[in-house]
Amino acid sequence: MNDSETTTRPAAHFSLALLHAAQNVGDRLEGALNELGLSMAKQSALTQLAEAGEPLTLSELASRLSCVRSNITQLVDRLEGDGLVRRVDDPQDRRSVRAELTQVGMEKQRAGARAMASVQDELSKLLSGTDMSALENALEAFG
Amino acid sequence: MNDSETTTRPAAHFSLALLHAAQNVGDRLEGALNELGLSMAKQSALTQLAEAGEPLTLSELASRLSCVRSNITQLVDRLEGDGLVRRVDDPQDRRSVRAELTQVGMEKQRAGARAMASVQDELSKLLSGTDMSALENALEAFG
DNA sequence: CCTGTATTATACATACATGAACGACTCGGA
DNA sequence: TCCGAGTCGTTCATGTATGTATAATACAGG
Repeated sequence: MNDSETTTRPAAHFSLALLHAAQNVGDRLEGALNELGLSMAKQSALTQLAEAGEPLTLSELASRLSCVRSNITQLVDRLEGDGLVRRVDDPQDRRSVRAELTQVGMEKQRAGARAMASVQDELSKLLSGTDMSALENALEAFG
Repeated sequence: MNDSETTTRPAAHFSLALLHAAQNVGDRLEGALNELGLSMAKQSALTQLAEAGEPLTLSELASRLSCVRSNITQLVDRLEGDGLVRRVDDPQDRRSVRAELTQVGMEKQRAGARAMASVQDELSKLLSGTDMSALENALEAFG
């Protein structure tokens, strides 16, 4: 008589709790980045380019960000519109287009990284040391 | 887009690990629901309606799903297109529109809940009992 | 040299999320 | 009774994500 079997599974779900926690954390990171005119998507792309140290093809960027190429086409459009990145032709393979950080892009990336680190510090205060290491261990199981 | 390493030296950051894990978990849930023609967004809405046991105004649904009203307008459009939900006028307040589950919608919701429970069982095998309880405890800190 | 196959970026349709603006409606006072 | 403030759902613009299709290019083998 009880549909709570199928509608609600109250206690068992670490997976929904995980999604919920991720949403809160994501919102806070997003909020901090928004003040810089950035988003998680933009910051992630800028960071990949900064870490690579050289222009990356859009396919390579898609691969590093674990998303489809058509997404990167649009994201780079927006980053280019913001003046943070520019498209450069690849002389080795004329099918390819590489995304290159501009000076402004490099500076934004660093500002974004600082903003994220600051949010992270703030969040870590919510956890005791033991909870934090338990969390890190448990999350490893999901690759 | 998801992703993993974002900042300059990310290795120790539980928040990015959490986002990454959440993405993996979300993808698996999404994948299971897709086979039923559902998505997380749709299933969440159906479940709120099922749990309520009566038609809800779109504002109430937005509140329960923690999202803005305009999002619900679109989501209910899609659910209505799928025949899972119908809009009914609220006689008490003519500004309001209520979303009501159809028979098919009720059945879909139950099928979706079963699919999600199955994924969850599968995921829980990746964690030891102690890791799982540690994870649940840690996640509580994020509300 | 051609030709088939793979890969590149892009365009397009779609799904899901936000926020701003808007018309319709409710309701507490003046 | 009217009026202003607030709430309702919708529309629109935009950002982020997917998948499909397509044109240009690369490249291996015949």
